[in-house]
Amino acid sequence: MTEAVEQRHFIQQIIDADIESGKWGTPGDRTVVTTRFPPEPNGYLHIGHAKAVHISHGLAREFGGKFNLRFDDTNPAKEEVEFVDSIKYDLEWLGAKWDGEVCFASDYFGQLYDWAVELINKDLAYVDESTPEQIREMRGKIEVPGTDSPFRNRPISESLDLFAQMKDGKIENGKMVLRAKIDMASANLNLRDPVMYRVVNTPHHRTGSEWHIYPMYDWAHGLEDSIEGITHSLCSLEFEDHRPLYDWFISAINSGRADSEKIHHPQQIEFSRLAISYTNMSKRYMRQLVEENHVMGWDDPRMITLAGFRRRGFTPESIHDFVTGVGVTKFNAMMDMGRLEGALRDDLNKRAPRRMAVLDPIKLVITNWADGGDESRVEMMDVINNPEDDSAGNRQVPFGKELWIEREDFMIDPPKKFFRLGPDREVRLRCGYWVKCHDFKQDSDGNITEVHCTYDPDTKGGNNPPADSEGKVRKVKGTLHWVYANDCLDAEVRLFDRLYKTERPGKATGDHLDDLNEDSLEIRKGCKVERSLASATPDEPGWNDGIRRVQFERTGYFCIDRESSEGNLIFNRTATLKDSWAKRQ
RNA sequence: AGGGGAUUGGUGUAAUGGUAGCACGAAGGUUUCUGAUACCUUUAGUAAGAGUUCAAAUCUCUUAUCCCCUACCA
Repeated sequence: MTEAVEQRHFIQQIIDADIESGKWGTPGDRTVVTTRFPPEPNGYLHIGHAKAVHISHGLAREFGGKFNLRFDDTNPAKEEVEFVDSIKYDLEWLGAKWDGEVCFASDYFGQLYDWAVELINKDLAYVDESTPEQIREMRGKIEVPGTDSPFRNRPISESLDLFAQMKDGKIENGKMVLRAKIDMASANLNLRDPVMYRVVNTPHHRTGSEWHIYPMYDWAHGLEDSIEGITHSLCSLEFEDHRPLYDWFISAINSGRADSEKIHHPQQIEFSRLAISYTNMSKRYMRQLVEENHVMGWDDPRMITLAGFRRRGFTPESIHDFVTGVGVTKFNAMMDMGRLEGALRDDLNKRAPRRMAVLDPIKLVITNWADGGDESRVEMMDVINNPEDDSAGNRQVPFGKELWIEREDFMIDPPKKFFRLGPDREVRLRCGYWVKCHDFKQDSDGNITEVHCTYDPDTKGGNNPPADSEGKVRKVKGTLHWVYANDCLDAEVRLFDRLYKTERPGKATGDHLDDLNEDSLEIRKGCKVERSLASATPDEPGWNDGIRRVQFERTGYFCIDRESSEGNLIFNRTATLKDSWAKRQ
């Protein structure tokens, strides 16, 4: 017997070592671990953010530490309160509740300004009056060193004065910036005197017109982490080159200070972003899809925003399971979209109540219905709500002479291995009766309009008929779903395919629109669904987010769209069921 | 004068000098009132080359391939 050893990913191993050594406090104290999720409020969260949230939030919970939500609102030109609200909502939906109050980078603007002044006084920062073009020019190229700005060695007092003028709104946008004095010849471009502050004379969504200068990401981020006492500042791989700067700024503030005056120095750790085949996480791409009306909006069920997944019917649990499965590494992995659907099916298979709905209806007429009694009679069938969950119980569903069945469940000349209905074939109607086809009708185009069957009264409830005199029991291979035609509801059903046709949208031509799948949305009207779908019934689970999810037997998982109403039912197909018959075709 | 990362079955991920394991997928089968679910079986891997070592996915070197970096965005 080998003992199961818990597998720790590389960040957990770093933290384990920190706890043991007492790097952040007393050795063994796990509660010091503090992480954060720092979105900029300039758009909606997507599935890639869910991975980042899951890692940082999960670590804080695992160690019994703290998890902050901090809005990195350092650029008023791009940010809006609308996004603050949607991000908070998405985070709670995911189940990642932050500790304490929501934090904002803008709350630290005063502290950041003071520290910037301190750096100027230490001759570690200067005001540069070069134009953006000149600054770019002097930064050099990847393989050639940059050159010093003519303002680099101006007197400290001059920088101090100019920086105060920038702050006071006396300077136009683009006229001057505050830069850190590091090394214009560094092989790391980030260290070639990075800009710390720029002038932005645009009102901020929280601080209004109080500020006219705004800190750049590199200057602000580590300091925000420091102020909040973040121990492990987790971010994605493209910030590896920024880590030296992250550390430089904090060290610059701490230089010359007594130990007791030094500010907290968090550790930045990078991990790989989530990539999923047939999608693109680019915010720019998503914005274009919305603005050019390629989709219905940020919450279009085909979008990979969390709002989109939610409207599509995905559960937060399934997203959690998916991002858990992707792991935490520094390898740029490409996840298969099928993994997400798999996680969804695993979750919904256990929880979603079953219902019957016919997406492409044709009529089935039971011609011998009168033989069992009154031809117009309606029999109530006892139908199981969820075979995976006994506590879900049963429901009564009407059954009568005329039913709707799925068009693809009938073939005039079926191939071998087709288990469904055809001339002289017998099938089970789920939880109904067995029926045998003896005739059908077609319109002038050859389309099937009606299927005529006889039923076997001995098979009520879908049960096998009694054995014959020789003890043999008749069997059927196929079981069809159905809806009673005289007592059902019409519904609109929206079927979704992937938004892009290629595994890496935009990769081939540079324009993701070239890879757009024009047939990603199929709207079906006139679908027939059982009446119990009109409004929530007692057997339905109480979904935390209030979205009703069901499985339509044999066709997939569906949820009720937010545009749906009792008089105009709209269902979104979240995912199909696995279909080994379709795959065989 | 370029710098920083990465590479283990089809995919994702473990093994931290000592048995290459797990999950998903795929293929086949069993069960089944959902061609679903569940269950069983099979499948296939250390990028290449050299070195160190009793022993290398793991350490060293070389090569290849992929990703990131030249906003007053984050």
